[in-house]
Amino acid sequence: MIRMTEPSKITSVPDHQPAAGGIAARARASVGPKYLSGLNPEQREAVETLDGPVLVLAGAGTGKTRVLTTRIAHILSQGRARPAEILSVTFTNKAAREMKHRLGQMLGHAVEGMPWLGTFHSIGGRILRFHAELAQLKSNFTVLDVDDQVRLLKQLLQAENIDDKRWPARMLAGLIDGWKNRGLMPSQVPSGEAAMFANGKGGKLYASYQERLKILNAADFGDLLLENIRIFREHPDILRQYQQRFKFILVDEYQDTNVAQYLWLRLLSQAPSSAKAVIPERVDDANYDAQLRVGESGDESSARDSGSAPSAHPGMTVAAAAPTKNICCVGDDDQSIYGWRGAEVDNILRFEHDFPGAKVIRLERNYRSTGHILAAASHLIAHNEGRLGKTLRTEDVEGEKVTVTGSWDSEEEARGIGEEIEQIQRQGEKLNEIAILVRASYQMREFEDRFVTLGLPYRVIGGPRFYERAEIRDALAYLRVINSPADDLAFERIINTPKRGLGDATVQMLHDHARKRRIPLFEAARAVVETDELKPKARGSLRDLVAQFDRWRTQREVTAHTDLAQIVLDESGYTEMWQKDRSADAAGRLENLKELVRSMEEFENLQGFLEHISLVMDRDGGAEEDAVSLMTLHSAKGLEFDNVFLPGWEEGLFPSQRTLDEQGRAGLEEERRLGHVGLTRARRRAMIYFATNRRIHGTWSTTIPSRFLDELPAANVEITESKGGSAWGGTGGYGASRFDDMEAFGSSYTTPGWQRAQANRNRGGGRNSGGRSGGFEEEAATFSSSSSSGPDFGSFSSRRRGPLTIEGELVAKSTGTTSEFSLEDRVFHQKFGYGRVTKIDGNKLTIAFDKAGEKKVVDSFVQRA
DNA sequence: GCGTCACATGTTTTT
DNA sequence: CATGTGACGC
Repeated sequence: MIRMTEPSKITSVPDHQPAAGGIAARARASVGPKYLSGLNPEQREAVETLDGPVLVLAGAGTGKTRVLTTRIAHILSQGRARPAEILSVTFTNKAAREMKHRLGQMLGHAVEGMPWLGTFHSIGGRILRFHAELAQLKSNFTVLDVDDQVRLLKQLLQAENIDDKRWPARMLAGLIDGWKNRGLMPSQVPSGEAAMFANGKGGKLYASYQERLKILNAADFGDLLLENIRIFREHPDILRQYQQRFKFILVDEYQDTNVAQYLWLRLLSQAPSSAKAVIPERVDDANYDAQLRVGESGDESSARDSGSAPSAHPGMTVAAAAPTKNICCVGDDDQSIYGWRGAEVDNILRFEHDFPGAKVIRLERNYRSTGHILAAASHLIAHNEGRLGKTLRTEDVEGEKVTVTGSWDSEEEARGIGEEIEQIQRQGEKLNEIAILVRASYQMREFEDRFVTLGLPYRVIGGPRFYERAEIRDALAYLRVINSPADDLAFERIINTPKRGLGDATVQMLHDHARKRRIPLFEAARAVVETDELKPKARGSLRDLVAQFDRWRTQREVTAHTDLAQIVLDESGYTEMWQKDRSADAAGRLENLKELVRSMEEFENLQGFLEHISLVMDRDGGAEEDAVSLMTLHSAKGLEFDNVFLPGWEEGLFPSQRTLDEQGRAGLEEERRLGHVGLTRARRRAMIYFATNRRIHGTWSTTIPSRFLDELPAANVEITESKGGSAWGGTGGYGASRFDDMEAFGSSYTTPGWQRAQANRNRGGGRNSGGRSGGFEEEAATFSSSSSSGPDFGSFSSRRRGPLTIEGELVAKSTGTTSEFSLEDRVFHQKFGYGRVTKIDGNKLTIAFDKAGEKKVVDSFVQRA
């Protein structure tokens, strides 16, 4: 039982905050439980408005998480619901953890019982495990990762005799993912779309993929929600059970929800009493316009909401008497940056329409940034059309203006930022309070190189998630095969890792066998080694493997799961494989494997570990060494720093040409939101950079300043000279175009001007048509992606990792002493691998790396090899 | 089955 | 430029 015993105490609200809602509100605001003190009136209203739908539009830095957690505390302390009756969803594990943590602090003890606080996927997965049989699964189903998905799809493509060169499995995976994001089961995919892939086979492939998943007792990420929706629709009694259970629903980052998540929420948020449950049945095409046909089967009675829908949603119908429960969504339409991943900004724009009678509360009081920064961010975002509209305010000082610095090329940009950082550091500030936010991860390289040379500690945030790493997936695959011998995908993954002489031919053979006898791959292997169908070498090696797994399974009964994992990794030769590997990141991989084994301790047994790991595993914070943070704008969402560097504000890069080409105006707006997110990360200083020349794929091209620069308010921005030395005239004069005078940069190009942005408002308008000089035309060509021939699946083409950005937790303590290294020493560097010392200058070494070439490095970055 | 070479292919990435 | 993928030859 959670009860706030703290006697209400009078707490004064900071007096600059006008009490919204008059005297009554003020009276309420000044008394109340302790946890309410310190909230501003809007926050307080968001916390205390418990009944009915509430949308909290929480701008950047306005205390969103605080509102969410306080609201939960309030619900509990008011006795309105028990912990298990509150459904609280976030997008990331990190956010969920953060909420749990803050809630614990607020309530003064750990929150043992908030079983329904988690990510959409973990909660969806949990529900699905309860009712697995209704989705033709067993409750111990495995959750597939992307690799597994692709491998499976490849097999299906092969079976269908489809050229997987022309129609890559990854593309299909992307399509299916997209459909699932939109809540579409195979039968609901608009025929046009289904036909686009592989000459009409797309829909069929999706269907057979789903079938295969059931046979494999597996679900992909999308299924975790989609199958929930299906179950809820087909079994109203079950839905009702959950509706009854969840007295309150809270949603974080609502602007990032996709259609499936939206449907899931809608279903759960209806009051259980409503006899005629409103069941959204299907969402079809119309990319941005989710259509909900409601009513019981066949009942077309669509009580069209007569209200004025914010955005036209043809066919969007909501049953008149669809009482909605206490759902509170928190989000910020101006921070919606995952549209390309299926997020529907419309969900938040449409909230009042979807949840009639909704109360909308705006949090516009920013507690993070200074005046100039906030003004710059606000003006920038004001250029967007599709927004609900908020104006961030601050009580803080004006602070320093946002700076815009031009440099000759990206190298100079990195140099300039490096110097600036050292300057900041000399002023006694922590490197932890400095971040560099880039649009694309390839931009990081230049900074890494520079920082390594300077001996400036940095860390890369983001990058491959822990459980996405090959070594982790391999290790998990071993454990999966032990846990469920029928996990063909896992078995296939590790059958020849490390190399055992079991290649494609063997695997193909096993597949044939398995299919013929309708047995799992592993069992097929067991059977095949008894025959002489394989060559002796392969046969022996496969026999050993089967025997090993049998042994491990026996050991499992008597061994702690962590020990078992260690044994498996050692005996399989997997650890050894990496030990023998001389590449730069092998050591890190071994470290990750250790970390994996360690993390297993938190789970009761192997089964439990495997069920949760794919949903819960993510990078843990790591050491809190004082270091500069380097990350993409996307991964910066939710973070804040005193000093924020924003390099690369150039047309083509930011806004990204590709987004513009593919998403048109919507894409441009999303890019702008990205800029807004970037600026609002800064507490005290925001520094924007652009370079005139940038190396794109090995080749240099000239670039022009981003149109977003022209959209910044002159009054809050200061143009500075690059530390690198370049300067150009007209610094102070803001004209129609402040970046006109680019001659000093050697560019013949004259400024874009944001009129061009307007001129290109239409779809596909990314193409900059207004090139006024030859120079520009050229780069436009360079930037525009070599658009794939064939149908435009571009937005689904995800894959590939960023450039190698090993998380570089680099410790540099430049000692004044002479180096402990001598010429010709063989050394190892975390990032560059092995190399040989060719020159020594104090503690600065020049090293010829085997792979990375010659680099200057501070000696503390390397160790003797 | 495995290693090597030539080639194409380059955003963003919560689960 | 640099990394990952596919085709070939051993």
